[in-house]
Amino acid sequence: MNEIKITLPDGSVSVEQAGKSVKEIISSWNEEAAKTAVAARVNDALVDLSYPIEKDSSIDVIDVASEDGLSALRHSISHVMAQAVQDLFDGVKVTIGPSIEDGFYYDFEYENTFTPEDLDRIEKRMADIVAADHPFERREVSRQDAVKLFEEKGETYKVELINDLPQEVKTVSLYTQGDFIDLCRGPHIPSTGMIKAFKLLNVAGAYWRGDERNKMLQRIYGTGFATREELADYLIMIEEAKKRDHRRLGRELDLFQVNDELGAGLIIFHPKGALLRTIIEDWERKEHLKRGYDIVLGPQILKGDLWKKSGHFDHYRENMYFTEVEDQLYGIKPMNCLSHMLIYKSRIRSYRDLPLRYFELGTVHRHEKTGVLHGLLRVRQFTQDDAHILCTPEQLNDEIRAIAEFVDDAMKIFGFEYEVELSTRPEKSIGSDEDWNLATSALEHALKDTDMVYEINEGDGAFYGPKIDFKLKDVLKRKWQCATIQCDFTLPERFDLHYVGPDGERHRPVMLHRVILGSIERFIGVLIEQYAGAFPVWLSPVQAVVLTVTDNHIPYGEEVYRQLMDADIRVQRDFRNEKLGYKIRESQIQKVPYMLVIGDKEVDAKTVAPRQRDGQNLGPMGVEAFVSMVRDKCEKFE
RNA sequence: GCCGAUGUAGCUCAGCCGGUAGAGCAACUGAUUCGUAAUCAGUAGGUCAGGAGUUCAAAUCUCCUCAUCGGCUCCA
Repeated sequence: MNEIKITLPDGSVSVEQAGKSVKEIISSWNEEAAKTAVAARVNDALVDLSYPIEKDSSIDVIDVASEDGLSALRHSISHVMAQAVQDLFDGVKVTIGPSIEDGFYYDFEYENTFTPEDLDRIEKRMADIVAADHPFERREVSRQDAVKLFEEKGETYKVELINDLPQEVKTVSLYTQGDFIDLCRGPHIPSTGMIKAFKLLNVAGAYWRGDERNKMLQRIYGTGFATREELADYLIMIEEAKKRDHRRLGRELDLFQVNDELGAGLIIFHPKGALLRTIIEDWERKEHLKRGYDIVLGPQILKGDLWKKSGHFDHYRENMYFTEVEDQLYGIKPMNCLSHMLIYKSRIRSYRDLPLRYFELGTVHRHEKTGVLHGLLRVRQFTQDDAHILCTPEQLNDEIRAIAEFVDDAMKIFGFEYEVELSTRPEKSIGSDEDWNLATSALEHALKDTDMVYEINEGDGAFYGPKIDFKLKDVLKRKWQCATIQCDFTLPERFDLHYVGPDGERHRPVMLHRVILGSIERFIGVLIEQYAGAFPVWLSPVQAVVLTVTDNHIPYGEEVYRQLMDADIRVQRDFRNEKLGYKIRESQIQKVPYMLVIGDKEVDAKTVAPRQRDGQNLGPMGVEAFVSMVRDKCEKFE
């Protein structure tokens, strides 16, 4: 027998006999670590614990609590689920079943549909499989043998997967637990008995390989954790997240509605929602003027020919609404850029005029497929905080960096974390390769210059240019695109824009499309969830409520209310003949930051007694003191 | 758009195998005048999403449409 050197996780080196399994080696090194190990990393490759080591190697333990460990566990649970489904239902074909961020899924082809009751049955069968403690056994076979095996089983999707592997792949790995065999890269946990906590969550449709031209499969989502406690916590977290759902809070806080009668994907803002939106828009206007933007306004419908000129008619038509005015085709704008182009073109521009930054809170309409509509987050009419910057190629980098800083400032003020993606040329696009390369590298350089961490999103750019996307996460961890910066060489070309350079010659400006918050509707949706409806004082549509203890206190309550109104505090009054506790409860549920209780003490001392939304009492203070406290918070965006 | 589920009072939900609707909260009215998360009593409120069909009879069964929810695809 050969002896080999194994570098253990703590850096020590152990001499072992070749052919020992990872599990044996870990066990002899640290019994405790072996208990919660689900897989291992040998020379940076993920392997099963049963993996035999034949040569000098270094080993890392993948604990079930680690990210890789948890995903191996969840992936193993998905195999168990597939086994249970095949046991229970005839004619099911398995496809793929990976672990995902919060759990796992498995896609099946099955002539009938899975019901919630079926999920219960599947869970029970899974529990049996777990109890049987089947080991996950790996074996390598030639791809020909694998194809033969899955053909015999009628697993046509697996056959397709193997056939689509690159030519150089000669063997594939199979995992077996009990009588269930699956094509799988692994690694898996040692045996089904290690599964302690799992739950199936829901059934959904999903296209085979994510392509809408393919067959619709049935996807069962589930989750799993190392312990029952963690699973219970997760399920509680899901319930809590539902309470923050902006659609629910939008109704409870009386911010907005969507109405069947009026139309899908169209938002009606109620007084408080409209006020919140106005506060945000006022902030936007101020902030843009401060940063050298000009506020402009364009019309809602523009002639069809203009959309043809811009390329929207050819590349964006299916998302647009059209109307006819006296036999002329008009397009309802899905973007704001065209008016801005025409403003630029309204006179001759010198290089001294650039950059020009046109800002518009522009309301656009886009035809979205019915299935994608979602509260405020995905709608058919929305208002963008849109701007188009026209500049020289030399100014591009500075402009992009300034926008990135603008986004960062805004996100800090509103309290969001975000991720950055650079999206490159899509299949359906216009413009030359040269321009695309120029534009893409301009964006990339600016990102590098600002030290932003970003990912590349291949083929996800707009049809006219590449873009930088900033994505916010909502409470359910769904990512929503808000800010975006798009670099465009094409539209200035199509509209034949130019400026006179220092050389007296005509040159072509470059255009940046950009939004900071993106869609105001979507941003408000994410904002509601972020704060669970308890907006910071500066954003709260109602900042304070004046509450009287009895009717005797109404005259002074009225006086306080008046003073606060005059001081531009967003205040309401509740002078109803109800007990104080009742009125406090209502304002509390409405998440009003301050409740000003007016009783005998306040009337006598000419004070107010603010109670904060968190239950804390600030004690008596003069109205002026309260006003300056609120103003101070607003100035600091608190 | 696709797959599945759902649609009953303002909200949350009950209503079995078909016999023309019910609760709690909210609302309204009255009484109560009260100090930091729910005072008591009474009243009113529904073409059961819309349309068609089956039936003596439909919230309930069938079909179509619309909308919502969970996903997929797409996207600010």
